Amino acid sequence: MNDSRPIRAKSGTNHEGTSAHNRRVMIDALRINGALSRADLARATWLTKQTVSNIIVELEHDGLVGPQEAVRKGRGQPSTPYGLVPEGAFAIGLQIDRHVTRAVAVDLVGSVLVREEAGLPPGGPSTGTKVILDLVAGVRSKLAGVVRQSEKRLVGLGVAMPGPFGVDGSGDDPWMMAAWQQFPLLETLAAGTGLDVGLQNDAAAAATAERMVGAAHGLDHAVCLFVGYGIGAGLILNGELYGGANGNAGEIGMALLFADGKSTPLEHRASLASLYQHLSLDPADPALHARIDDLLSRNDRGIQAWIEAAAADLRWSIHLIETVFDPQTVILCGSAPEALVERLIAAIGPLLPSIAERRGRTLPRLQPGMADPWSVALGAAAGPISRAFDPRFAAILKDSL
Amino acid sequence: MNDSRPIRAKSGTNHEGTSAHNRRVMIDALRINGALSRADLARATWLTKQTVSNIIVELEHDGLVGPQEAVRKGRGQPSTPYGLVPEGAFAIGLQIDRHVTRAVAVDLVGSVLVREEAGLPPGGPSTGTKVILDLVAGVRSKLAGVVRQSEKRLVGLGVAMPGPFGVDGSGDDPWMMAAWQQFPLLETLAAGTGLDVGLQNDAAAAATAERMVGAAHGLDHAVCLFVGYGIGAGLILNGELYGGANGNAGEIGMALLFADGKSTPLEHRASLASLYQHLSLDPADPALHARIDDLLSRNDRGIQAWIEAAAADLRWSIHLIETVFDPQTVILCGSAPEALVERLIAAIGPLLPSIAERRGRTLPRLQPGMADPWSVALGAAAGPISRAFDPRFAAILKDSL
DNA sequence: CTTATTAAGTCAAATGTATTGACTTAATAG
DNA sequence: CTATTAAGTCAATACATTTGACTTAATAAG
Repeated sequence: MNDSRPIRAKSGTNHEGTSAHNRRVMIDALRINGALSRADLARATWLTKQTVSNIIVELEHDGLVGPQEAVRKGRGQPSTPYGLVPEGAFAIGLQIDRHVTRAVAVDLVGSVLVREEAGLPPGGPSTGTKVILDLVAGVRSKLAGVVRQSEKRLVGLGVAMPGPFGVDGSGDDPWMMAAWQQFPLLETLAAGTGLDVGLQNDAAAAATAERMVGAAHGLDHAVCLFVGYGIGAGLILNGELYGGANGNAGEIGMALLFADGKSTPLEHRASLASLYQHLSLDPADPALHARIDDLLSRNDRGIQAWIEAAAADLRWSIHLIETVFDPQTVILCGSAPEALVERLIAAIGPLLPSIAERRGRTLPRLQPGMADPWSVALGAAAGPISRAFDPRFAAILKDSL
Repeated sequence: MNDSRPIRAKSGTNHEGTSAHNRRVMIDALRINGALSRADLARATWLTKQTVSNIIVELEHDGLVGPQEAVRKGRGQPSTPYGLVPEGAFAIGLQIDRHVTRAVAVDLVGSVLVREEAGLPPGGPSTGTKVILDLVAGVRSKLAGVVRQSEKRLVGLGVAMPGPFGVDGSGDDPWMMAAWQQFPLLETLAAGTGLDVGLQNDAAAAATAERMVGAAHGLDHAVCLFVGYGIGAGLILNGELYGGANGNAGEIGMALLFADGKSTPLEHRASLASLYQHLSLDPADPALHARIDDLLSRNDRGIQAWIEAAAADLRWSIHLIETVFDPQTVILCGSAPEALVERLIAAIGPLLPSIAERRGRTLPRLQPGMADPWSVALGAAAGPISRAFDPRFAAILKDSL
């Protein structure tokens, strides 16, 4: 008689969900358009003037938005634009990479206020956890020194590290990131910091950053192709980061290419790891970026050869991304020297034909994104901000508390 | 002073949006789990018993759900399960293919009640429009003969045809589907039928069908690889069909493969069109499927060779889909003879390694889906049903009326 | 300079949904 | 036979948006 297979259903919603959504819509509108009057917000969101006024009062009370000077524009009472208050919220972003870990503190509009990095000793979580917790604590206290009350307005800690997560036999990475995969990182960090902790792979983090302050700002369908030690794609679909069933969507580094009868993961051909190997560079060298910049400026043959080979693979990856996702634009970014990304983009063009070729395009098919060692940490921090303030289906539902 | 670049913002929501969502959640829960008591619904949806009762009263009044016999299960008052009423809603689905057009009428639970097909004369829309409108009218009147009041409960007309839509230079298809692309089909059909009309490519339609009554039932992350005259992928992401920025997401037929230094669209190698060409079959032959079944049963060498070549490309496509989307499962379906799909699946296995290999998998990585000439028309009809009754973010918003 | 017009924004009452807590109904366990 | 458990209802309440009238403050027109 115990017929208890669990019942699967989506969550319902109620007034609080409605209100939460409308607040997020306001914040989103101000983020995309800059400061807006309440009348403009009402028109844009389909809500009534009264509702908008009520919500703005609340948001102002919460310190998230503030009025600017009244604007006269033609007849009628001047409007009072409201804009986001950068100090309205903060988040900590943490990047855990192979040899280094970086932490940043960002505010509501995505400005980086504090940044710190530390070398990550080999040995995995056993030795690394303390380094990381100290780094986060350091950034936090520095932030508290820069702005008062920052602790109260801290919405969470976002972590970015190379994926994929939870996959069998991902131990073929010679580096010991595998050890981190086993380790209960989120729980440890949550316990050690008292913050809400979220996890993304680094391509997803890069995409989150591009959406908040970069080339994907205001876009609902964009793919960030991220060239780092590995390679991955961060997916913005329907205005939200898409993670797939297990958070591993976009992990294209493991995609197998077939050429000359052999199969190779994309990662082995188009990633900084492959560049380092190609040029016999030491990934742990602190002057790595300077060294690469030097090679680029000297038009070194070795790096040029790598760029051309990688560009061919990237050209095809972009073609596939366009074909599969039909995005508004593709953004090429990376934790690589900016000059390298520029050279890659130059070498990639012209793009392969695809469904992205359509009349009335306004955005370029391929755009450069951030190429900055700190962009992943920024994206990691953007995660909690986005989760707390961007309109999302899940935020309406009762089971999101 | 005219600073009027348009303001971009997402729509807000209100009580009606809440209510609409909760109704959809109920219907969805009953679709996935079968009949449920109001108490079960309340627990599963996080709503209160009272709210669920109120909504069920409304849905029953609207003829969408109905009570079943009370069930005693242990102590306490017996529960009254409510289930979907199949006759609660209907939709017409229309498939426009190269040589043929098919129309079906389906009910709320996805049962096909009426089906009719007609040959599509060459000449494109100028001659085809009348054939199509007659076919739809025929199905509609047959439906009215089978169930009373069907017209009142008709939620729309869903159209499926080969994509992609609105792309430059899609005229390299020798067949004249291009002419259909230019034609204002939706407007013509809306005017000619008085129904709401929606459009999908045929892979998306197949995915919609699989989600309503097939292998993707109850799944929120699934990809349907659809082998038809062309090849495409229908994407179920976050429980909704994903169309991309322009409705062309998943149009992988145009994906270029590189082998032997040449590039070929996937469609030229793994699609029925390629099979027909390989075997010199006439795509317009009405006995095509029987002929293929015959070749299969005779283990014909030519078809065997095609199967092995196509399977290699499909194996790699599935690998790529798993890598990029991280779905719960991949479904292989098609408007091909069922035996052919079975043989393809057999020839595809074993799958390439990918991030889909993880501990705790419950679903197979690859599953067979519908292989039925009518599945696209069914999916076309499932479109309006899904749009009307499935929980979706857009359905909450004010700008969805 | 005066008046009409336009637009932003507020006020107070009304509306629509979900929630709350007490209550009723109806079964089984002991 | 009684206690217990669970489904479901009733009536009042809470919460967020909406409505329509009103106020404020500017420019345009005569």
